[in-house]
Amino acid sequence: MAPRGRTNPLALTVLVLLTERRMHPYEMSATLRERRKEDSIKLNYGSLYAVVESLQKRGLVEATETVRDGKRPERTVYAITEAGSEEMLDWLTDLIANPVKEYPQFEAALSLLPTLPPDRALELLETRLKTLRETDRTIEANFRAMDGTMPRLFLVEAEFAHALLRAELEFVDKLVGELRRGELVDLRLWRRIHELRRAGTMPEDLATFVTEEFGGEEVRRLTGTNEPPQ
Amino acid sequence: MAPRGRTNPLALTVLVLLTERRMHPYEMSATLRERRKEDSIKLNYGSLYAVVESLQKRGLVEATETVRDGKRPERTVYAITEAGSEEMLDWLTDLIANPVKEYPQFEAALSLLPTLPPDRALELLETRLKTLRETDRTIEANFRAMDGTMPRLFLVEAEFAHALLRAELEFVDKLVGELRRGELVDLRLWRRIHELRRAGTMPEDLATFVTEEFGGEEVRRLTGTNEPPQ
DNA sequence: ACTCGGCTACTCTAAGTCGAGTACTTTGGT
DNA sequence: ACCAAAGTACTCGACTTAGAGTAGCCGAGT
Repeated sequence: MAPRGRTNPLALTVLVLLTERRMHPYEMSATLRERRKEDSIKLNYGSLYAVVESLQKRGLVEATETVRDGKRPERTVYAITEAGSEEMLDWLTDLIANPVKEYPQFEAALSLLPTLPPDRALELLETRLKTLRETDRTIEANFRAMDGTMPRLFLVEAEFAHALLRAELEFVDKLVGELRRGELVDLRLWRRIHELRRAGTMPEDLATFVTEEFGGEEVRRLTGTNEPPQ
Repeated sequence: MAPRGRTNPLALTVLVLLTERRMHPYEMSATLRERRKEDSIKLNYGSLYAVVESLQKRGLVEATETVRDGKRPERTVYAITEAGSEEMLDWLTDLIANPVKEYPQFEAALSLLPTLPPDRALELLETRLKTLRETDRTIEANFRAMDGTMPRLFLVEAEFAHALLRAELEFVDKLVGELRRGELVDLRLWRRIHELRRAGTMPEDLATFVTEEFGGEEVRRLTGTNEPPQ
C-alpha cells in the first residue's frame, strides 16, 4: 500500500504546508517553529532540504521561482503538484487510520533490564520517575497557560503526547513500587543470576544452576544462558 | 554526555549479547529472534552488520576468529572489549534513567489533522480505534497464554508496550466520542475553514474571514492563514 | 562608528539505514 | 534418489539523516 518514500513525516508536513501556499524551505521551517509543530514533528535543516529535493524528483512538488536578494543565498520557492495533493491526502489518511509499530528507546532498554543488577535498576527507574513527574507538571502548567488563547483543535497532538507521558509515568511508578516492595515475582531469580555472575560463573554453568533452582525450559532460553547452537 | 554513535539501540543490544558470550552477527540475530526481542528492538540484517562494524571501529568489540564451514560465507566471531563493557553499562544506564523526546508518527499525523475535513477525520479515527481494540485483545490473549511459562522479568518491555497501546486506545476513544457528539470545542471553526476552502477561498482571504468570525491572533497564526513574511 | 550576537538561507559531508539479493546447505517429503 | 522449501550467513547499493559549517544581513547597544 505505502509507496516507498513514506519514511519521514517531514515530507508529509512539507506537502501539507504547500497545500496552504507556496514557500521556500527555510520559510517552511520558520512556519513550523511559529506554530509550535517542532514538538511533534522532527525537523532539521539537512533533512528538510533533502526531503524537498526528493519530493521534487518524485514530481510531488515543483520549483516555481528562485529569488536572489543581494548577495544572500538563493531562495527556491516550491509549489505542490496535483500528484502531490493526492499523495498528501493518501498518506495522511493512512497515518491516521492505520497504527504502525514503533520502537521507543525505553522499550528496548526495558528488554535489556535484566542485564543490570536489580538494585541498580531500581535506582535508575526512580531517577526516571522523578524526571517524568517534573515534565508532567511542566506540561500541565503549559496547558493551563494556553487555555483559551488557542483553540483545542490545534493542541490535539500535545494532548496525545501528554497521554503517552502519563501512561509511561504510571507504568514506571507501578514498576518501582513492585521492586521496592520486592513484589516482582522474579526478584529472587534476578538476584541469583547476578550473584552467580559476580562470582565469576560462566554462562553455561549459570544455565545449569538457574535451571536447577528455578526449573523451566523458558528460563534457560531467555536468560541468554543457552549453549551456542551447533 | 551521550557519545556520538548512540543512535541505534541495536548497537547496545549487540554489546549486551556479547557480554554473555562471543557470537557472530547472524547468531546474534537468531538469539534475539529466539528470545522474542525483535518486538522491542528493531532488527534488520543490513543494520546489524553495519552496527557491528562501527562498534569494531570504535574499539568496543573485536573480531576473535573467522570460521569457514564448507563453501558457506565466513562467520566472524566477535567479543566485547573492556571499553565495550563500560560503554554498555553507561549507555543502558542513560536509557533507563533519562527520558528522551521521541516522535511517534501518529503524533505528527494528529498535528496535521485540521488539514482533513472533520467528518473524514472522524471516520479514519474510528477505523484506527477498531484496529487498536483488536490488537489489544490479541496482546491480552498472548499474555494469558504466556502466563506462568515465562518469568515476568522477561516480559516487562511487553507490558510497557501494552500500557502505551492502552493509553493510545483510550485517547482515540475519547477523541472519537467528542467528535461524534460534537463536543470538541472548535468543531464550528474546523467546519468553517473547510467550507471556505471548498468554496475556493484563497488562504489570505480565509485568514480574514476566520479572524472576523472567531477573533484572536492565535487562530490566524495557527491555521496557516497568515500572510507570507516580508 | 563599530562590533557583536542573532537571524536568514542554505550547503556539505560523514555516517547510518533499509531491504532486496545471493549463494550456499540442510531437511523433509515422495 | 530427487526436489522444493526453509534456513544460514552475509553483501550491496541506493537512499536518508544529523549536525556542523558558512556567508551575508540587520539592529541594539557602547
